[in-house]
Amino acid sequence: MDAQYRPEIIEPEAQQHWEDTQSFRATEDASRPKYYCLSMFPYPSGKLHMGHVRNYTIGDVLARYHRMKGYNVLQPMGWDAFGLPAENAALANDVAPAGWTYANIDYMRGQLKRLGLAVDWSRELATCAPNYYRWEQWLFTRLFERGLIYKKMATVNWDPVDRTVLANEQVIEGRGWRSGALVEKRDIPMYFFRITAYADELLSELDNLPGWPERVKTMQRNWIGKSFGVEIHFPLRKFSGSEVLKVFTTRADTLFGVTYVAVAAEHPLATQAAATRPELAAFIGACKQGSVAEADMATMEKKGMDTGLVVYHPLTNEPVPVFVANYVLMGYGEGAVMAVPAHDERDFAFAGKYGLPIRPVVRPVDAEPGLPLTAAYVEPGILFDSGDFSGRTSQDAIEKIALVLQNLALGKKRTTYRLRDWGISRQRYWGCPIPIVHCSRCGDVTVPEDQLPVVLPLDVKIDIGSPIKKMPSFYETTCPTCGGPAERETDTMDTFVESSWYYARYTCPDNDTAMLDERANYWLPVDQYIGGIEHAILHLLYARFFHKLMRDVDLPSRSPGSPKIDLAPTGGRSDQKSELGVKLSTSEPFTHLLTQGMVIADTYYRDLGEGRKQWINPAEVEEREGITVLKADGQPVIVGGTEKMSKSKNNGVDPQSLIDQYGADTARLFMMFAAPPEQSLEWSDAGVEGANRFLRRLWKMVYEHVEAPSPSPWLGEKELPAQLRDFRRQLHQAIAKVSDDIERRRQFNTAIAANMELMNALSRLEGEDAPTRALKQEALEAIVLMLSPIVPHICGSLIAALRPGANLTDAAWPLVDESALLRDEIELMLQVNGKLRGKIRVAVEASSATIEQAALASPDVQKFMEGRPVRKVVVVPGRLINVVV
RNA sequence: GCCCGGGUGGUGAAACUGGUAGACACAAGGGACUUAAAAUCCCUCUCCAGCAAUGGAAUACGGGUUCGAUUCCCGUCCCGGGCACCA
Repeated sequence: MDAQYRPEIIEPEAQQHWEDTQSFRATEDASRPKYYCLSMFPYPSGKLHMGHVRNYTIGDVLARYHRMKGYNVLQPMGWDAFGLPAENAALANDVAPAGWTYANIDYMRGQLKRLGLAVDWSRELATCAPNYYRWEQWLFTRLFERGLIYKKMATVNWDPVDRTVLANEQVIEGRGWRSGALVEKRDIPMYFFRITAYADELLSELDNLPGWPERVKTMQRNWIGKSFGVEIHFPLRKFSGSEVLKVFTTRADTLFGVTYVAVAAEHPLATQAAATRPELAAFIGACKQGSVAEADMATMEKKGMDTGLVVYHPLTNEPVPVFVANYVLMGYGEGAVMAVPAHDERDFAFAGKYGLPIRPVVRPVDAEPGLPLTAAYVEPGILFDSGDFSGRTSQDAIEKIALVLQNLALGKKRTTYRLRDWGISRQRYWGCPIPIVHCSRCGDVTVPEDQLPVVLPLDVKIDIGSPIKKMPSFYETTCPTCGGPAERETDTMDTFVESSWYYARYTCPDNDTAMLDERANYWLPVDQYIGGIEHAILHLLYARFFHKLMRDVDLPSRSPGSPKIDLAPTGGRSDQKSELGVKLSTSEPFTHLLTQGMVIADTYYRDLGEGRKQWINPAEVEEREGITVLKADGQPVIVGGTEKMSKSKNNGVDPQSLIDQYGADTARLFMMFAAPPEQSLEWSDAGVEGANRFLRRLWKMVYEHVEAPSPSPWLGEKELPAQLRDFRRQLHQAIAKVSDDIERRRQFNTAIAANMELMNALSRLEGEDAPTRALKQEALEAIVLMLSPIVPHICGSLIAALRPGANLTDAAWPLVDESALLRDEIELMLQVNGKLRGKIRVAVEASSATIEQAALASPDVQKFMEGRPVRKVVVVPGRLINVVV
């Protein structure tokens, strides 16, 4: 054994060994429990950043731990390879998106391998490859035919100068990021996944996911936003229900407090009124300025204008003015809301601004309404000034009002969802082409299966706008139905579509005749999914939706003449079924979810004017005399917030130099030790030295142990002396703790700390006699095995030194010896009035009464009782005694 | 603005189910070894008072529940994530 810890030698050797022996190749095996461990695949942005190191180390620790526990482990890796940054890079550097993407994949694959992940690389996939997105297009055609995809108009950000659609991210302070032009809203046709058809199931099945963090389930519940309310119709003419304005409200009890209704700028009533009133038309035009992002809509100044139109209250027939308001969204609900300033904060503010009446109709259950209202009273309560409904509770009134409205045919109870259908059309190039042909005679026709995939042309010149929209060789085609001239759809799909089913494709990435085969139902669901908390809603909801689609929609491939593939491990069964593909047999994709906290770093930028910023990497700045400056020119930079490491803010820290200098094990150890996985982590490389020092110490300890002359082996014939018994108890307590930390608590920092403590105790153990050596051997083996999921390279070398001939890849996790945990005395804390005053040692089996007596007799307690009588004694078994005086 | 988290020494953090606040590290200071340096090893290290024994205070801030609160409840401030076209 080498006396020195040399990661630069042992790490490449270990990685080469894993590759040569295909150590992490996963095959279906019915005889062992399976464990599918998946980390969210990376976008190939160019280089790994610290968030990746954190994510993939967590996944690798769990995968390796379960392998040691005897599971058949699958841990795959791939690339979320379509997306906007490739187009941005193409514009900036004049390279084709495909070339840029594949070059990044090659570089980052090397970096991932250098991290030493126990990944089955034979299953690697990239979503931009036709053999992947082909099946996405294929599923699209099936869903389209079944009505689960449909087309409708939707609002996008439009840059009037660049004449292009902008992502929300590309709109900065209301202006296009490149042109600086004021952004407008524009309606265009788009394809939508009917995710709302699954809203109820997506909501209710959250209750069947005990392995998900509560906060993620809460976020998804709120996002789906199921609410029970009443649809209310306001007649456009007095005493006539033939033409109505529909609104939806969860607060029908406040109906008598309505003092106006507000409609969206695009609402037909607004359009109608604007025809004769130029100032209103101008206002509606102004409403169309700005981005479509909800955060922008919600924070902008609430503005409105009277249309001059009135509708009539469905119960009182009083006229109610109709306003156009910029905060009402056409795409949500009916595009109109009833406004009750007395009982809604937003309406209260709006009414104050435009001098609209405020009419309170609900008071607190146990108080008079504090009139006049100084703020909206938004809680439920008791109705007043509400006709026949006065005196009823809010809950009761909602029911009765709904019933009366229903009898008048002016309303009905309705359940609504905040969740909207998922618009997936993108007016971009670098994405999966939507497999639709537009025919002037047949309408929208899906591309037949034998013509799939619709391949995205790669040899393109990128400037502003999608090149395939200007490429007749791509879009000119014939109609699959009538054979006449037709045009291909040139929009591509949202990249969230690819990431919604990749986890399933990993189970059978080599199948070129079907989207999925039996192997999917062997491996799925994913047992452990690991990824950033930023994906808590969108990605995870879409993936859950897709899993249900793949469960419900028939997936067989009927390509004539497609070659049969043999899935049976024994090679015996190659009937027709194996060629057909399978439906998924489960309803949820991810059994356990670990949401990693973000790795965040400071951001720095320089203002380029018109809202444009040049983001500067933290590595390029330094502090000089208290001012943050760019190293290159010494001029100051602006310090932005601390945000998640991202390409767009250029605040990612490249782990490569860390790995080059200290090795992958140090990087992995340091990352796991810095904070628990779910907590966000502000990046700082202070402490890397300490992690490296620990590994050197571990190496040295094993080296000194195995190189020491060995006395005759101890066979455990005598009882250990007390000191060794104490140490052995500590050892087995540590094994129990580390197992629990990794398996249940998912807290690796404390698992590492427990091993550090154990090593500190071990280094204090003197002597080279047979029992001491045997115990040292036992402890070192346990420590090396317990650390091996975190630092696999060094532990591979160390276990081979400790157990000649042993190999880490088939080593088992150490077992707790329960008999070593027994002890006969414990220490209890003594409190007087809740303050710590001393401690006593008592026998393990001592009764509460004995303990109480011992505590009261203790001088530490006596001193602080100051002669006062005992009011109460609280004995917490195994912990403490609190004397209350 | 709305939804979801978080806030503990100089720093990263620990305290798992309401029961010893600061484990384990980093940094810093002191010492040993060395011709010297690096490496390594040992010691100190929340704040205040005190020579010390010890006492008091302290888990963002203000309140509450409890014998006992970092932990539960209410309010405030600050930081992070998401808000449907970044991924």
